[in-house]
Amino acid sequence: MTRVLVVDDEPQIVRALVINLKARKYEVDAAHDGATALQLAAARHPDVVVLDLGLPDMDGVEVIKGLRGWTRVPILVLSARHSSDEKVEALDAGADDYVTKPFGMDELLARLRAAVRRAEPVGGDEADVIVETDDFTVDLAAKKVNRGGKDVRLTPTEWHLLEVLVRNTGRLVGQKQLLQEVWGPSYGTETNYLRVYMAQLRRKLEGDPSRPRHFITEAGMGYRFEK
Amino acid sequence: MTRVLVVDDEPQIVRALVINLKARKYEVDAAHDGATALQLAAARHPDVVVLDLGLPDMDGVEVIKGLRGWTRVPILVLSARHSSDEKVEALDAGADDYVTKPFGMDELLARLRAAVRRAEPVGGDEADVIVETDDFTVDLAAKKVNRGGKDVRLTPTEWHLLEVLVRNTGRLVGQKQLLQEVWGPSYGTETNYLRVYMAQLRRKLEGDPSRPRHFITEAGMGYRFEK
DNA sequence: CACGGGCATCAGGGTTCCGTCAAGGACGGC
DNA sequence: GCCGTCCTTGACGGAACCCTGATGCCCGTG
Repeated sequence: MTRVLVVDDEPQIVRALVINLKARKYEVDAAHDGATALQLAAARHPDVVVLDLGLPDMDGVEVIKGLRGWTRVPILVLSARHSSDEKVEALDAGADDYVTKPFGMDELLARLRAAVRRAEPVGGDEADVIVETDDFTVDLAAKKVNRGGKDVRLTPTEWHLLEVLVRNTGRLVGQKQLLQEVWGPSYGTETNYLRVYMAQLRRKLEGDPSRPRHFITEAGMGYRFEK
Repeated sequence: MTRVLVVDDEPQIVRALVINLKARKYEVDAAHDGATALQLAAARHPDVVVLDLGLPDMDGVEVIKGLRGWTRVPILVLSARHSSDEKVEALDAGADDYVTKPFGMDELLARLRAAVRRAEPVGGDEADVIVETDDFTVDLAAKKVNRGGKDVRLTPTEWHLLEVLVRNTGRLVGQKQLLQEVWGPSYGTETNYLRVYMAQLRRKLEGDPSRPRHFITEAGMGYRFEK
């Protein structure tokens, strides 16, 4: 299911968007200011962001830059300003599209679909989404892990961490990068989180958790996932 | 250089676009009908297409579908029609953006930059830089060293030192430079560090550590890495 | 031939980093 | 409002890592 983050300080607009999006089977989060938006984006990793530029706490362009610091999620800007400069500034800051209020719901939804569509991974390669090891199988598309014929139950954070590691199979992922991708851009030094959750993953997935074969520690640098 | 394909049947619009784009160092091709557009797209592989929907020979949406059959090149639609249905149809056919005439050149160029930007390959660090020698292989992206089919474990300092040397393959790297890049700018005279860690690297990577072939000492000056 | 500078090697000790456990708190479902 | 799940945080023992000093070798110089 596609996850949308709606950011607007006008309740009636948020309501209209939420209703329309939910009716079309989108999963919707909403924020009414920039700080909440950045926080929610980090926590929920939406597939697309609909962002009103006129927010009470900060400039909308700052929100765009804050997002672009760590993610390429499509950003669809909503604004009452028609001025060309505003549009150029927002687009160059990293927005993907710019719609002026008042807008037609049909058009907005079509632009949303376009933004989501082109963010989809390139090939229709189903094969690449499944990663197998001797001990377990990870299905990135279905968000499932299977071990010995049974599905393994992972918490959201555990899954997220696993996902980042698996998407970088064989490559070393630095602890700072892991923290930022899983916990959000404001993290980077809380390495104890990594220790705790890496232990959980090993306990659930490794054949012998005390002698990990797949989740490998590189002391002082980060972790590495090996098939 | 970014290559743009402009498709429009109105000469003055094409001219305005071509002038503005060339002034900004884009490489520009132009077509005045759909058939030519499809042909040029196939022959020239543009990085982005600016497409007017009102063409003399075929429906603009057909051009979009024709392109989408084989390429994900960003398509920026230009149209005099303001109707919502038109926009939705074009976007759902595979267009990336929809601008209504008359349009501001600044805005169009900003949308063009946005379309090109998000089509860029993910992460500039994907370039798997691999350096091979007779004895071992270094993968700078994955931070991995392989020797005789087995991965070699390096400590952070060892890896850092190796990285600096490998990035300067064949060149002499001064001791001061090595110390500053690996240990920080306040170091420069602690050459004993270098001796210790160079010995570690040789022991782990050289075929005959006592007679190094790849990590070569230049007495009094520094070290050099040779393939 | 004696000497000294620069380098290689080795092993010890202090420090940082990691794995593990357990407790407390936030959140949502029933 | 209770209960279970999940996330956060702190503490501690042990392992990995980094620095340091000592020793011996090579080589050019006096």
